[in-house]
Amino acid sequence: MKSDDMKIDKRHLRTIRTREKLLVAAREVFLENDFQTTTISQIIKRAGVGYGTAYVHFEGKDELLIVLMEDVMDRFHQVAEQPFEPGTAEEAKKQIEQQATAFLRLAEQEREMLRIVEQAIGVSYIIRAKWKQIRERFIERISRDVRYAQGSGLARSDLNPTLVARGWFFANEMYLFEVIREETTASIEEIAKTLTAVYTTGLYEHD
Amino acid sequence: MKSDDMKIDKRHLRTIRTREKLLVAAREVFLENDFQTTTISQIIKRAGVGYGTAYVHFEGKDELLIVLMEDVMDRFHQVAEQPFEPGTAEEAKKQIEQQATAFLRLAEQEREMLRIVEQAIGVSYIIRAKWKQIRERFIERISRDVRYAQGSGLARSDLNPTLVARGWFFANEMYLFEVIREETTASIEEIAKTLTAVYTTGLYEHD
DNA sequence: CAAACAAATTGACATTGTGTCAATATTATC
DNA sequence: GATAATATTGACACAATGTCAATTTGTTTG
Repeated sequence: MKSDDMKIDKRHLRTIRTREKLLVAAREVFLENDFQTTTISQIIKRAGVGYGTAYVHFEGKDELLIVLMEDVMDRFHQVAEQPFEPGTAEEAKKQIEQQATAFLRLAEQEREMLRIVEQAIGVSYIIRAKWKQIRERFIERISRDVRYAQGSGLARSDLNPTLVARGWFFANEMYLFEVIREETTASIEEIAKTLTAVYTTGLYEHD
Repeated sequence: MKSDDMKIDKRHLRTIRTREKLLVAAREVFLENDFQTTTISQIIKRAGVGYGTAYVHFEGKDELLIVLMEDVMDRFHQVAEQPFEPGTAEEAKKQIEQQATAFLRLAEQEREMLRIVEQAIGVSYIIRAKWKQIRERFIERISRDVRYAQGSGLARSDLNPTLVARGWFFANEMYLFEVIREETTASIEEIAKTLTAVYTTGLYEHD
């Protein structure tokens, strides 16, 4: 029994090690360069394995990155699933701003990996699809929140919740990429505050 | 004099013709396929010219598309430059909704070309930069409008106009791409109406 | 108008990267 | 220790790019 497992493990171990070596190398090479300019040759060289080996373990560059993305994805999903049950409009506003901040902060923390992901989104169909998953999960979640706020009389009911949710998420997403590219001058707090203010109470004065 | 010009023209004419043949062919091939899968070989074959010729006239696929983009770009710039001088918040709202509608309608009209452009944005640095130009022009324009509305007391003054403008444009831009991909279920009118409503007066009730 | 010149066109070539697969090396089983 | 199963490998075929010396086409000049 024990020796049986050991033997199976020994063989699997090599596989796992090789896979791991490839992932470590891939992360390094991706981060040192771009997604586009990174080649399989660079990765296998760094990993110290043969060329064909990469294709035994992964379908190509794309899949390598997808596996590397997984941790980051999980963290995004966590942010998406934060509870939202405000009693008043003020509370809602506060919670929304907090979530926007958390979203942008995550971008800041995972900047390096997300820089690569953004590049890959442009090039790789499969990674674009993966990102879309995250997006749709957020949007679905936000739609629920909008419906909740409408149901409890906090939010106006004349607007399609899904359309509202998409618009709100899109603004946040684009700022996310600006944060990743370090293109933004304002602080995350100010961005979140501004977006939330417009989203919840609008830009124009009302009496 | 006349014959002089004629002779110069005759030589130039060949160049112009070749260039034109390449552009026509490129448009066709791009539209029949994707940006990524389109190759120079396909284009020159369609244009009926030699391989090297393409590189004499254009630096590569990217530049070919940039030239093809120009018309569409111009139309976007036109939309961006529509006047905005509302007297009341109601008027402002109306004008903003109109511009959002015009923006999305343009996407619908130029869908085919913009589909290629979107793909190219992901792959090509230079085309990404070109798109960024359009974006910044819009954002700058919107920032001015926000400042105007703030100055005339129509809009709240406690928010950074540029941050607001970016957020607003981002939401519109993402919907633009959804329209291009024909991924949206709602009509352009409803999208514009919803985005504008949230942007101008906010999602939450106020007394 | 024909020789010399200038400009535009061409396709073969070197280069770079991908993905596949038959051969080889390693590990497990009998 | 022989055999079978599995993992690894790098050489190869293929696809696309961008370059450049040679060729073709058009212009000028004596």
